[in-house]
Formats: sequence, structure tokens, C-alpha cells
Amino acid sequence: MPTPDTHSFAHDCDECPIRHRAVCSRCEGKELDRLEEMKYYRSFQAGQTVIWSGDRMDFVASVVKGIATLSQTMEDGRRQMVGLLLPSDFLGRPGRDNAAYDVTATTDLVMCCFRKKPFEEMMLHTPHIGQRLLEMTLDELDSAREWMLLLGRKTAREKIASLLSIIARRDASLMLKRPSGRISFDLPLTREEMADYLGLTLETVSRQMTALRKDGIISLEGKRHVVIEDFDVLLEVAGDDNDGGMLS
Amino acid sequence: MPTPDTHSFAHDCDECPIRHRAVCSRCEGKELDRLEEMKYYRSFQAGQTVIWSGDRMDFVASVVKGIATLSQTMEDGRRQMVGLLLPSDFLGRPGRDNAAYDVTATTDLVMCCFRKKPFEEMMLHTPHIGQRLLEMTLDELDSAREWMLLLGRKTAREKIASLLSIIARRDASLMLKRPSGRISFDLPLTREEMADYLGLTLETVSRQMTALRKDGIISLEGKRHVVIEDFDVLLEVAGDDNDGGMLS
DNA sequence: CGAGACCTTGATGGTTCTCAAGGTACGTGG
DNA sequence: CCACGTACCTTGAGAACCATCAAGGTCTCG
Repeated sequence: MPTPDTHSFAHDCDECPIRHRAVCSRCEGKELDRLEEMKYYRSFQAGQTVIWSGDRMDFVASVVKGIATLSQTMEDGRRQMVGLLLPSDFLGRPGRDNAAYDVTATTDLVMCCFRKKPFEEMMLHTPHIGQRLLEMTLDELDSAREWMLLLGRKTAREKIASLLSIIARRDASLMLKRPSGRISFDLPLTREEMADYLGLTLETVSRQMTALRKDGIISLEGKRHVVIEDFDVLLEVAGDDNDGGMLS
Repeated sequence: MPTPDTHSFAHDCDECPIRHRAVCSRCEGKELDRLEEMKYYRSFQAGQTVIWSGDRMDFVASVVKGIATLSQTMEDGRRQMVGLLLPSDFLGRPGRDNAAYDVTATTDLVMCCFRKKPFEEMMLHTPHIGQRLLEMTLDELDSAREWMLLLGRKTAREKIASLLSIIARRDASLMLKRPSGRISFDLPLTREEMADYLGLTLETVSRQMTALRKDGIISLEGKRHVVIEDFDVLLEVAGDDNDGGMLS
């Protein structure tokens, strides 16, 4: 994929890759037509800031392609990522005018945006949007709470293993299968971003990646490509019960 | 308050103390009548378990009085609180059959319950409930993310100060005023519960409480009653910008 | 070739955990 | 009324884990 091309994207909702999962997934016919009139696309390059915490935000959006992060920063510079936005995830809060977090494109990013006012207006009359948004928000709340357990109680090694298993699981879910055995993928995050997500320093992340490699849990090809030798072993290292983990 | 009396509670929604904030707050007339027919009250004593993670859960509920906690436990016993349910907060997830967390009554607790099936049925046809639930869920998501910053990046001292400031703020909000200057309140949590909430051990909580006392930030009368000498100083110790913190 | 971004590794120190002992408050039964 | 048990809290000593500071390595791109 040499040239990131905004315009190769679904200007037609019917062909949109996130049509069945995003906030618009329950809409059909006239509702969809109305959204289609309202929408516009925005692209960001890897590393670009989408919006700063506190900035006025006059749109809401769905991630169509790529990954964005939500993070909070303390006055002295300590930073904590508080969310990861993957394709189909929703950005923004109806009824709020200012961004609550820094939003950054981690990879090249395409978003499907709606101006906030018309979107809110439409929500009042079309329950399908609100219903779907409620589901998605409840899912995010569950993820956030799972992350609280990780941040509060897991060791550095367990944190790294948890992050890898989550990325592996997501990759597997794109192929509609349950992860198991040998899996490989590219890390979409730098060591520093991993650290910001896990509540660690980048040095600790690096050391634990090395340790997992030396213990034969993972292999590294280059800095970004990870091979998980046995997914069940990884889950054990992550300290997760390996019962749950529903598909998709 | 000698005898905790379940039946002193709002069997009539009009007199319910959480009427204006709970999931039912947008409902009037027939909608409210229907909820009123559907509801039933349950009481729990301090320390009792409301439900265990994984258990079948055939109701959803609003906290009417008292405090409950949501927590997750790892196989080896490490525990992390992931939520605090205060009066008007909602428990349960429409569309899910099993509890995702352990729910425990921290104080004596009264809940207003609805059987899940009828409640879900009603949600499909009365957007007011879903709209309010979406707002409440978005608020909880914000709280969870604020907590992630605390768990991932704050020191033990900052964590304690943050917890105290949150409790102080909540107490002040009951009196409809912005907290400032000298404030006092009773801690509703044991040292161990504080530790589970903050991702610390109870010994560290105890030591940091002592340290804050020796530094003149707080005073302790008995083990549970806390006096904050200067709220703004506490916020500084907590590492929070003292701009935000909206009323309510 | 050099600059810059990203990553690894080492040495050292600090914060927090673990293990252990003792203290305080409260209720119960002798 | 007092002894005892229990739940909760405090404090100390030592160890473990992770952060910090520092140096050097790899890769890419101009």
C-alpha cells in the first residue's frame, strides 16, 4: 500500500468496511440516507494529533481505518492512555462541547465525521443510533474496567502479555476465528506507546519483551513483528482465566 | 438511625430520593406507572455480597441508598475495584445474562430492582430510559478513565489524596456547593477497600494516611473520620488540575 | 555519510510490597 | 464488670520490582 488514499473510501455507505459494526449499523433506508448526507471524511497521518483535550469539538466520528489513541496528561508530563480507537469505534460525546482527552492517530487514520449539532438532532428522533451507541459505550466501559485490573494489579510481565493477547485476539477476530496456537502480527504501537498504555516506562516494556523472548513465549522479527508461540501459554502469563474472550 | 428499615423507602416513585437522577429520571406519567408496577426493593447489610461475577442475573437495579462496589478478582486472589455505585447509579447491563463483576454492599444498601426481561422490553419502546442510561454510562466511562490515570501513573500519596478529594467532592455535592477550605466527612471504606480501589496494599494506604496527617494535610478523628484542612492543598497533592470538577 | 527516531541494555536507587508484630475498638459471654 | 475474641488499623524491617539515568545499537531517510 504505497499511497494512503482518502478517496478510496466508501463514499457510499453500502460499501463501507465498518457498516455492520459502527454507530450507524442499525440504520437503514431513510435514516442511512440522512446520515450519508451529513457525513464527511477526514484523514490523518500517523503521529498527527486529531484533537487536544479541552479543545472545542464540533463533530463526532467513527474510525473507518487505522488506529487512534485517547490519552490524558498530567501537568508534569506523566501520560496515560485511556482508550484505543479501532475501526468502527466512536469518537466524541453527544452533549459535550469540548474534547475530554488528547486524541492521536497512531497509524494513518480515516474517520467518518458528522457535525455534532445535526447528529444530536437526529439522535433525538432515531432510537437506532442511540441504542447502538449505548451498546458500544457499555462495551467500552467493560474494556476500561478490564484495563483497571491490569493497571492496578498486574506485574509488568503480565501487562505486556495482556496487551499482546488483546492485539492477537483482535487480529484473529478480523479473520473470524478464535485465537489459538501460533499467531503472528505487527505491533501497531511503539515501545513508548505501549508504556503509556500499560502504566510502565519504555525501558521496562523493552526489558519485558526481551524476557518473554528469552523464555520462548514470543519471537521477534525486527522490532515490530511479533510471533506468539502458543496463545494459551500467553494467556497464562497474562494472568487471565482462559475461559472468556468471546469472539468479536 | 437505629433500625435500617427497607420499608421506609419510596414505594411511591414521586417521593423517591433518586427520582431526578436515576435511570427513570426522564420518565413521566404512563412510563413511570409502568416502571412502578415492575419494580421491587431489595436490601443488603453492610458487607453482604449482592452478586458474584459470573452468576446469572435476572434483574437490573438502581441504588436508592448506600454504597456498593464492583470488583474483579484474579485467580490468585489479587483484587481490584473497578467501580463504586452511589445512590442513583445503575447496576446491570441490558442484554447480558451474567454478572461481569462481584458486587458488594459496603454500607447498608437499598436497591430498586426491575426484572430484566420486562425492563429490556420496555426500553425498546421508551427512548427516555435508553437516553438516560446512555448519559449515565458515558459519565461512568469518564470516571473509569480518570481512574485509569490514577492507577497507571499516580504515586501512593497522590492516589490517597485523589480518593479523599473525590469523596469530599461527592459529600459537598449533596449540599449543592463547591468544595473548598476545611471539609470533614466519614470514610465509607476500610483501609483494605481503599487499597483495593487504589491498586495498593492496605499497609501502604495506612502509611500514606499517616504521612498526610503528619504533613498537616488532613486530621484523623478515630479511624474513619477525616478532616481536610484545605481542599485546594489536597487537590495539589492529588496532582489534579484544580480547574475542572463540575458541580453535580 | 550523518541525523534522527526508535530500541536495547546496564547500573543504581527509590517506592511499594511482603512478612511480621503489636495496638485499638468493639461486642460477647463468662 | 472483665476477659476474651475478632475485625480493623499501625508500624517496622527487609526484599522485590520497577523507575531513573546513562550509554550505545539499529534502522531509515535525506
